[in-house]
Amino acid sequence: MSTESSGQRNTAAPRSRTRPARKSAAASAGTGMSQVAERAGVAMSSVSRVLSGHADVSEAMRARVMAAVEELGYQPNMLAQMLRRGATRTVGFVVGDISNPLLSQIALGAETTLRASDYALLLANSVNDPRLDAENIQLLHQRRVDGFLLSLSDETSEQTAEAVARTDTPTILIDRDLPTRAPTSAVLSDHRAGITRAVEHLVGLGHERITLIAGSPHVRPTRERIDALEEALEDSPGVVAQVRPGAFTEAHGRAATRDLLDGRRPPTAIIAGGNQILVGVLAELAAREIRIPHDLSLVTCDDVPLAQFFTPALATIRRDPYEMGATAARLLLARLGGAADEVATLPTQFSAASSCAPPRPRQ
Amino acid sequence: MSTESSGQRNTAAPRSRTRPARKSAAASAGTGMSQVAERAGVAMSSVSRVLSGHADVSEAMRARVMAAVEELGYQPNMLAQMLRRGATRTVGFVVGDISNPLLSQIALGAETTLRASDYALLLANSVNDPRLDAENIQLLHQRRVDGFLLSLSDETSEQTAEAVARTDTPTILIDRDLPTRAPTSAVLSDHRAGITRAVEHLVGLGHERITLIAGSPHVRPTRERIDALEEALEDSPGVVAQVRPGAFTEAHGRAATRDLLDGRRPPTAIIAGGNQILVGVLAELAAREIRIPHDLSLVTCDDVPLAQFFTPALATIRRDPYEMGATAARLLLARLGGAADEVATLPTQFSAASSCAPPRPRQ
DNA sequence: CAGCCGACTGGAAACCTTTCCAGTCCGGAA
DNA sequence: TTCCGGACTGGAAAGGTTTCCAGTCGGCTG
Repeated sequence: MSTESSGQRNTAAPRSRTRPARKSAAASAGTGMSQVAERAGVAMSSVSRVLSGHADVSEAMRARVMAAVEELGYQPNMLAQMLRRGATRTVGFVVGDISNPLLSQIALGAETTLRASDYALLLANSVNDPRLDAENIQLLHQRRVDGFLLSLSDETSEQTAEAVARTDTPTILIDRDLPTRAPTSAVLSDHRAGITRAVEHLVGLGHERITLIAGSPHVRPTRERIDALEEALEDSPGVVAQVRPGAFTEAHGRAATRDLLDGRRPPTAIIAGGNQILVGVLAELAAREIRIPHDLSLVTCDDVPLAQFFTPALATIRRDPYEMGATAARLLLARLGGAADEVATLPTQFSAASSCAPPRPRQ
Repeated sequence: MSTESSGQRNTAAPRSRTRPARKSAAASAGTGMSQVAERAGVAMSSVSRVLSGHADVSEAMRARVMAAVEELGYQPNMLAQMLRRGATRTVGFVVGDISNPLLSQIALGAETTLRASDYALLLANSVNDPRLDAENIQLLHQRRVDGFLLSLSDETSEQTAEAVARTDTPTILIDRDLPTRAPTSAVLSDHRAGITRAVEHLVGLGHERITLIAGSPHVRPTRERIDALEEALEDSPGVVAQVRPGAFTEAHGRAATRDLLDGRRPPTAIIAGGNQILVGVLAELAAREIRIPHDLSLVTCDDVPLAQFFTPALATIRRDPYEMGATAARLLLARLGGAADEVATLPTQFSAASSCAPPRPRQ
C-alpha cells in the first residue's frame, strides 16, 4: 500500500475585509423591552406580561404591544431572562469522547429530544481524563446549566463525585453508577442480558475458555459485563472465564489479545468489549493470521456501520445508543419538570453470526 | 444469522427520594458580590476590580477581598457577567449530524481547542434539514453565542444565508461555501487534490469508466469532488466520468450502485463519496457477489476505523477531521480576538490499496 | 347606594455584575 | 506652602428582564 501525499496546507487571503454595514434600524441590536413599552405607550411590565403569555392581559393591550414588537423587530434578550429567571434552559453534557460513535449517537438522541423542549446542549469532552470530568462539571455548573447528562470517564473518582454533589443540579447518568447516596436518575444498558446470551451461545458451541477483553474497569459497562460473564459460567463447571479489563482503546485490545494468545492456555473465544477494542483485537489476529471462527470465535459489543461487511459476519451484542440519549434527555426533562429521580434500563440484543463456531478440538 | 432478544425495557424505582440537605452555609447559592463586599467592608466595585485583575488595586485590598471570597466560597454569577459584558464566551456549532464520525471528530477538535480558551460549545443538530440549519442559527443567535462554527446541510438555502447574515456574528464555515459577499472565515479540505491523485491512479491502472457516487450536491465537498473528477479526466480523452450526486446516505449509495450496474455501460471503478455511501455501495456489491478489485475497483472518502480490516484493503482519500475542527476553532478565536477573516485549506491524502486493480478486459 | 371583587395596568425592586465618574489622600515639584 | 497628579476607593448607573405590590375602574351584590 503506497501513500501519495497531495494538497498543500496553507491559509489563504481573506475573502473580504470590510464589515457589512450595520443592519437596518429595525434590528434587534439595542432594542430593549423599554423601547417597545415606549413605542406602545405602556409600561414595561405590561410588555413582559404580553410576551410571557400572562393571563391578565386585555386584547387591546396584547394588540398594541405585539404591534410595537413587530415594528421594532424586538427580540427578548435571553441573557437577561436567564439572569432574572435563574434558569438557562441549557443542559450540560459531559462525555469522555464525543468522537466515539456510541457517544455521538447518544448525543444526537439527547440533543434532538432536548431541543424539542427548547433546551440547548452544552458539550464538554473529558478526553477520558477523570480530572477533566470533574473540571467540566464545575465549569458547566458555573455556566448555570439547568441539568447534567453525564457519561463519565471514571465513576470512582472522588473529585467527580464531589463535583456532582456540589452542583445540586438534576443529573442523569448515562450507563454509569455513582457510588453516592444522593438521588440520581440514570439510563442504563442491560449488559448482563447481552453477555449472558452470548456466553450461552458460546458454551452451547462447546467453548471452554472464554475471554472478555473489556474497557476501563472504572465504568459500569465493564463491571456489568465482567460480572455477567462470571455469573453465566457458574453453572458450567468445565468452562473457564478470563477477563482483561483495561481501557477502551485499540492499544489495549491489541495488547490483551497478544498477551492471551501468548499465554499457556489461550482462549477459544474472545468477547471484545467495545468498538476500539475490537480494532485492536482484529489487528492482532490478522497479524498472526488467526482465522475466525476456525481458530478462534469472536463476539463484539456495540457495533459500527462497517462491521457488517467484516468476513466472517461478527456476532454482536447491540444496543440502541440514540434511544439511550433520547431516554436520558426525557428523564432529565421529567426531573426538571419536578418529577422524582428514576432509573431506566434499556435492553441489549445478542446477534449470533458466523464469527462463532465450535472450537477446534484440543491439540 | 439468528437474533435472540434479551433484556427488558422498563423504568425501575427511584434510588432515593430525599433531597440532600442544603449544602453547608458557605455554598455559592445566594452569595453575591455584595455579600463579599460587605464581609470585606469594601465597595462592590472594589471586589469586582480585585476579581477581574484590574491594575488599580492595593495589596491590602486584594488580600481582604480574597479572604472574604474564600470564607464565603463566592463564585461569580456568569449570567450576570455575560449580561453586563455582552459576551457569553460560548460558540454555537451547527452540524448536519453529530453522529457522523467525521463530524464528531471535528466537534472534538473544536471543543478541545475552544475550551483551552475558556469557550464552551453549544451543539445543535440539523439532521440534514436545511430549515433546521437556519432555525438553529437563529436559536443560537438568540442565546447570544459569540461565534459560529457551521457545517451546514445545504449551503444553497436562502433562509440559511439570511440567517447567517442577520446574526452579524463571527462565523467559520467548515468545508462549506456560502454564496454571499459577507466576509466569512472557513476551513476547507483540498478535495480536488485527493480526487486528482485517486483518478490518476485509476487511469494509470487502465480504467476507462470512473464513477463518483457523491453526497448532497448542495455542499462544497460534493461539488469540489465532481469538478475535480471531470477536470482530471480532461486530459484523458478515452476515459469517461460518471457522477451520481444524491445524499450522504447508505440508501443513496446502494441505489446509485444498483442503477450503475444495471446500466448499459457499468463503471470499472467507483469512488464512494463518504462513509455512509460506502456502506450502501458495499451492500449492493455484496448482494451481487461482485468481487473487488477483480470485477470493480473501489476508492472511498473519509475512512472509518474498521475499514482497515475490509478485504481487500480499501483505497482511501483521507483527511484529518480533528485538525479541521481545531483549525476552525483557532480561526474563530482569532476573529473573536479582532483578526480579519481568513480561509484555511487543509490537505487530503490518497492511499492506494488493493481495492484498486486494472479493470477486467472488455467482454 | 355602599362595598367589594375581579380585571387590568403601572411603578419599582430585584437579579448580579461591570464600569464610569468623582472623590480622598499623599508625595513630590515649584 | 501650594498645587498637581497618581494611586486607590466608593457610589451609582447600566445592562434587560420578571414579578411583586399597589392602584384604578367597572360591575355586581347586598
